[in-house]
Amino acid sequence: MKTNSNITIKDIARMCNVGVGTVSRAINDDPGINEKTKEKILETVRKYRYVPNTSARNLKMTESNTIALIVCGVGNVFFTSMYDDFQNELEKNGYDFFLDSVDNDVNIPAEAFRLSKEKRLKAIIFLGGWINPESKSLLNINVPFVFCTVSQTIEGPHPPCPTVGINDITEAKRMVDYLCDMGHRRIAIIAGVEGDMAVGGGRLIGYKQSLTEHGIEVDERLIFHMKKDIDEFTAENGYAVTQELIASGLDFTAVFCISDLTAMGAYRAIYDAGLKIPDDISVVGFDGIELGDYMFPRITTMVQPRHEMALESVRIVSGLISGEEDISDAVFETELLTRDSVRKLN
Amino acid sequence: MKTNSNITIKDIARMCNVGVGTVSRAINDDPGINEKTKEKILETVRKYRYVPNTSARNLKMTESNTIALIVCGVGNVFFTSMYDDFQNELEKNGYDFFLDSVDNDVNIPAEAFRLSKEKRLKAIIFLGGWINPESKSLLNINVPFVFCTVSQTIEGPHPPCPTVGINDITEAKRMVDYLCDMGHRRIAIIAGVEGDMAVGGGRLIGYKQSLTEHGIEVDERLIFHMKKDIDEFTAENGYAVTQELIASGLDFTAVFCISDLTAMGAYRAIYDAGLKIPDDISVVGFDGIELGDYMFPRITTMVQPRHEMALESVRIVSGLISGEEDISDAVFETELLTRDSVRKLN
DNA sequence: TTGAAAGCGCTAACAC
DNA sequence: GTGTTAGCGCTTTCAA
Repeated sequence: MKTNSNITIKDIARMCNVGVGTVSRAINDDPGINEKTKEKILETVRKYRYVPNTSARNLKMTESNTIALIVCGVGNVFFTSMYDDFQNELEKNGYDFFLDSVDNDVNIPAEAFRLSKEKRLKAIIFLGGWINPESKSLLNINVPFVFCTVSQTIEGPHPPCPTVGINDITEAKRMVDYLCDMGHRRIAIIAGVEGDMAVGGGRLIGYKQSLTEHGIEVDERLIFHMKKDIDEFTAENGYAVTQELIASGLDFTAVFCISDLTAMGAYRAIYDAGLKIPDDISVVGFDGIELGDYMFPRITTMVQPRHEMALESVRIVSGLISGEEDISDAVFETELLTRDSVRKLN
Repeated sequence: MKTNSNITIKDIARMCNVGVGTVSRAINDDPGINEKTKEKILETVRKYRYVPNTSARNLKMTESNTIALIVCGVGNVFFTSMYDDFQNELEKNGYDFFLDSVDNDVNIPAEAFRLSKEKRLKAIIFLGGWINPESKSLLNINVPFVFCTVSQTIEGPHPPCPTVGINDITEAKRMVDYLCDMGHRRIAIIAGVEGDMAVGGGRLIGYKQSLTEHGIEVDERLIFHMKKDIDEFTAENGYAVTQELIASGLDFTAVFCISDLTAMGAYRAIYDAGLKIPDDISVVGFDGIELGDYMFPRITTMVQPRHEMALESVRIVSGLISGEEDISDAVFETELLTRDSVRKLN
């Protein structure tokens, strides 16, 4: 039997012979209320399955205790493992958690602004996507926020908020340093899409820097970009590009894939060509996702401290909320995880 | 320069010397409004970065055009690839799309009810999680809804809505049939957690049915359950359980993993034990995620037609919205994808 | 401890 | 075409 679904606080009040204010107090655990009255009201609430209207509540309330995680690319495996971290840490700090997924093509700052008003947010954590640090909408958001692993334009302007992430240039350089140390000199790279000035661009720079420092001339022909018509950073893209790399007939002994998923695609392409990893070609990835441990051979990679990055993001917004000034960016280091996909030359 | 972020429709009206109604018409593309006035208003709106308050709007509006996708387990790789399908198809049909992530432990029907009121939803599509089909809250939701790939209790009561999915029993049986056809008789299974009456339970039943039909006695010792202290259906869980399977010293030639991710974990355990796939042990997965194609050897699996399932879900809610009656469940068949992880015996 | 009433920002019905 | 106004359902003073 279908009960009427449009019960309001008024209905409950009428049924209990009390005022709406009393009902409000009851459902919100307000201290100044008679236990008896409260119990009676809550019983009616349960009986009629009354659920307060969030819009009305948000509209009226001057503030909430909610911190939103606005993520661009919800499906990204790199992010998914962080959701729990954010949620747990936020709730441990007494905040409510709200996950909001934005599309790549929407105006992220505008959406953030809208959401901050709608939900009376206490703060915002941005995860993923590219946000123009000079966006005027960003200035409009009047709650504290932080960028977590949000790629920024290389050496571009700083956003009006703290950031949490890694130095893509430095860390990519360390990865390539390792390859060089292992004796490789003909190192190809599967970089981001052409013109990428964010994550992909930074890692490409690091790649070049490392080679140069090791006295290896950068061979532009060994630089391959992901295809624009396939989702970036996917195994599928890595597969397609690596096939081209192999078909090029160029001489190389190692491939630096700028993400682990890309490396997984590279694995398949190399295997399909009848070659062996790491015997014929060494492959490294980046990010340190769990799945890399289940590949054959295990992918050598740079592990981003995702857990710590999530925690630090929460710490920063908490500080921001309590008025702390001078909060600086948190730049994390990645950890070189040498597994089995690199062969030592000579 | 920070503009005041609390501009309301009133402020815009005052600045433009018009009534709030006119502003409302302008920002909502109402037909009956002078183009000049509209332009002037929209300019002011842009200038002051005014964004309508969604709560107020939702509170007032009698209906929206939004269909929500309520997903339990946002990070589940099986679901992530469906988001785009839902979004595209929904928008193609003129609906607005809203993705809502719910935690495993929340009361999904109650959250759905709340959301339906808050956003004045047109309909709801549930994806993932376990929903008690007899939940009273479900009856409370007064907008059409559909269960997509939501596991239900085996042979339990039917939910008060159409469902879209596969028959776990039948399809799992087909998978095991294939193993039997390939000459395997000692087949182990990595099933869901103990007592799973949903997806895992159904697939386990299919496994037993197949064996029985092939005149193979079910050896309970070969039935392994995923560990409760590790996330279900993950590679990590598959790894741990398969290690136990191998350590058991039992004789078996094939393993049926009830998900591809589980199979990836099994791969690693088998490899670690110095065994080869499929030479020593054959492994099959289930679901048909892309990543299975990047493993060595490629995982033989049953592919769920996720794309079609998403489309059908949208078709069903559309029908429900336009008052169609007699909409029956959509039961899809999976496709056996024979890749390279099974060896033919004899 | 409680009820009455104001009003959050917006849309829609009604008047002009 | 446009302004005015009545609520949408709720929280929160302010009195009682």
